[in-house]
Amino acid sequence: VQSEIQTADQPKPSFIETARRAQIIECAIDAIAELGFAQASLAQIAKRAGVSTGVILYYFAGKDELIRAVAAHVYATGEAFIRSKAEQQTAREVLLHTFIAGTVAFIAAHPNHGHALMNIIRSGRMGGGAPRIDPGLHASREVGCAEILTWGQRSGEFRPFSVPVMVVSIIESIDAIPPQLVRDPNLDLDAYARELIELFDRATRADTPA
Amino acid sequence: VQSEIQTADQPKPSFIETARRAQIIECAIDAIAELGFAQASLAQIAKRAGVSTGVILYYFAGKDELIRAVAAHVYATGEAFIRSKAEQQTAREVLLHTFIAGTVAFIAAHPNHGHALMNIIRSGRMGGGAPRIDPGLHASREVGCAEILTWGQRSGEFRPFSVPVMVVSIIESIDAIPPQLVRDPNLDLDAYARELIELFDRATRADTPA
Amino acid sequence: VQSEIQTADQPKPSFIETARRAQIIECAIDAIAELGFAQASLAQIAKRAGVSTGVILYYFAGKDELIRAVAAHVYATGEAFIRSKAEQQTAREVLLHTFIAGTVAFIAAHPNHGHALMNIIRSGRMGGGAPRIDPGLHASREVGCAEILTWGQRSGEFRPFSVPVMVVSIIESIDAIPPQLVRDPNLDLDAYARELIELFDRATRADTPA
Amino acid sequence: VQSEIQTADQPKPSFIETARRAQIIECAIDAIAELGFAQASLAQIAKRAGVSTGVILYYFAGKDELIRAVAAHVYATGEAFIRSKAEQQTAREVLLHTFIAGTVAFIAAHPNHGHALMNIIRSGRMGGGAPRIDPGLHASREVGCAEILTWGQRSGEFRPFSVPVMVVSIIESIDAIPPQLVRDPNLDLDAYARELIELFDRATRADTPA
DNA sequence: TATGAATGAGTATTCATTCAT
DNA sequence: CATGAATGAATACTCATTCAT
Repeated sequence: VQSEIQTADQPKPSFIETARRAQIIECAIDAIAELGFAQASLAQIAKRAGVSTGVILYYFAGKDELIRAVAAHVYATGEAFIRSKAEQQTAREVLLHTFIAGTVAFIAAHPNHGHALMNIIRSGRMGGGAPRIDPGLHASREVGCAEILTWGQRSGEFRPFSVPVMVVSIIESIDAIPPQLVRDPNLDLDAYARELIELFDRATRADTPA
Repeated sequence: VQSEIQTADQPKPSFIETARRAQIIECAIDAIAELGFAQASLAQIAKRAGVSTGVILYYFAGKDELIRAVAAHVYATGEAFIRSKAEQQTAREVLLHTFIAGTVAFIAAHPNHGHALMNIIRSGRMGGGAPRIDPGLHASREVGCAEILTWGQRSGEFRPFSVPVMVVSIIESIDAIPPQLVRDPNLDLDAYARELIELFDRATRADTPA
Repeated sequence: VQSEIQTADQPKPSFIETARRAQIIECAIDAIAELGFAQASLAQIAKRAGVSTGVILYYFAGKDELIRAVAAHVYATGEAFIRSKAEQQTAREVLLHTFIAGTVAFIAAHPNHGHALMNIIRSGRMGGGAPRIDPGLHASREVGCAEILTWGQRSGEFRPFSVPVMVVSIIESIDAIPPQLVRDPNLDLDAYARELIELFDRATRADTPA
Repeated sequence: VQSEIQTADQPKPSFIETARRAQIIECAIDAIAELGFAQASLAQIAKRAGVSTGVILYYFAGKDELIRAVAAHVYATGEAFIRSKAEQQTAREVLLHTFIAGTVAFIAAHPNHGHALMNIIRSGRMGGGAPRIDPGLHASREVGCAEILTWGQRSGEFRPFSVPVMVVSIIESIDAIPPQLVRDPNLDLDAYARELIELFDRATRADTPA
């Protein structure tokens, strides 16, 4: 189907191009996760990929585009991962459980992805003050979480609370995991997820009438 | 007390040295908060202080030490700020309220301090992989929070939960505020604090028997 | 005639080779005229030709040879253009008029050719200090102009003057047109040519005896 | 007098700063004259000055500013040189003679200055299309020449002609000298100046009535 | 023939740091 | 104490060129 909407301006990427871009993105993720965003220079990324820095700039218009591609890739794989787990759920409470458990499971499955993304997001804005990645990516995650909360409040399962504050607390509590995982690779993420689910279940649920 | 542990190698700092170090630290905080950690070069910090970069390196062994001093200063002033509010409290529940409200109040009173510290912490590790600031600083804050939670669990006011997980969630939920405050300076921090208190009150308190 | 001096090492160029070289040269002219010599990279030229940069280096030994070919092409077409106008003229004075008017007419007919050539010539020497184009090309143009002047001096139509100085002044005065044409595409080139003819007519003609 | 208008924002440049800037400008002139504008990298200029490239960027905000400073310096010294010769002249015809002779004399006195400036001017526009040097510099020279011609036309000494065309022809005829001087350092510039004066004297002067 | 992939030398620029004064 | 001068390593990026396919 994708080939049907090809245009002359954007020819179908070759196999090798797709593979190289994927390889470079993976190496960038590793470099950022291990060295931190500031130290992850093109030279470092190229070294991990076993190529010259020119290759990176051959496949990406610049470092900015590479970083955006990395973020988009992590968000896309993460969203697909979580969505595949969430599809069969309906109850609001269970939806929130699935959101938390799914995100933590994604971090467990791809620890560098989560850590790299956190490094990118938390490294601040670019020189001009522009965000380093498409704000829509992050927003879509927050919106997904916010919708769950709003639905729950409407249905009466959740108590009244400020949705934006709760969204930030949930996401930040989850996003704090990757750095901890670096310090202690044996961290029990299943237990961590259960703790967070219990925490935010109690924080959100409506008071049961006597 | 500090002078009591002076040695011949570390003579008592002169008044001017103390003043200069404080001035430079304040300017570094402003620079980091306004420009972001990556853009806060020594030249920028020096410009704000109205001195040459050499002065900074005269009073600090290097940029790393300056950053560590900045972090230590923010932690110290923050701890003093919060501790002064917490001293008269005794009830565990109220202690947690005070911890949250006090930290938020500190952010409100010194927005640049909080923002700069977050920028430093979230900018990742140094070249060699070493943490950019003394881990003990962050630890002492976590320990303070952990003690509150542990006491509450012992007294039965708090339900059983993983203290480390709860500590991280509380602290991260608070530390998410400074970046939001930059985006929206009119953010209602009192309301934000109340939301967090309610959130973590419900998340931590023991189930009341029927 | 060119095929008569073919050797085994330089087989007769195929039709496609001739066409490709011509196409690439035209695209190079456009790129140089529009972007300036410094910005006219092989990639830019290739993009305009709709081919890969490898094609250019398949037909030209390197960028230097391409540039030389561009200059040779512009000189050749320009000389043919002017010569076709000058053939029927005989009077020395009229010959000079034709040289000026013809060159300006060539610029008007092929503005990119003139502008590109000026960009090449005026971009200075190559890395080693060698001229970027065959000095003979420029020389042949100067010789053509010089012959006109010398003939006129011999016949007494022209006053005595330094032929090299006059040649340079005439040619530079004409070659100043393409950059002006870029700034103001509506420049009246007929009027410009008339001004130059009047200028150099007065500058060259012999004093009429009382 | 200059110190009287000093402000706090632009402190008086130190002796060493003035000297270094002058030295770097001279080395840049030499590099551009000898290597051509495109090959005159900061590294080349720094090598000639016997310093690291960092020094150049310590005294100039960037390469662009250095180039502008070079152009401004050449224009300023050239204008002062010519103006000092022209001050006592009054007759329009003699003024034009002085303009030509003075400019040629400046080229003779500082061959690299003229050649470097020509290289800069003729190297085209910058990446974005912006002119590489302040257009006002070049304009002021053209305006000076144009005023001479206009005055002469008003007084009747000069015939009617297009002043802009004549200005360009005069200036281009003079500016063609530096490249010739590189090829033949023994070029007789006095004779060259006399030829140009005679040329443009005849080209501009009014017809004498019978 | 022609392409796309890859390289390596070269570009300007930033910045922490050193040091003589 | 403090400055301004200078350095050198690192940064992202450009581009002509080579080569296997």
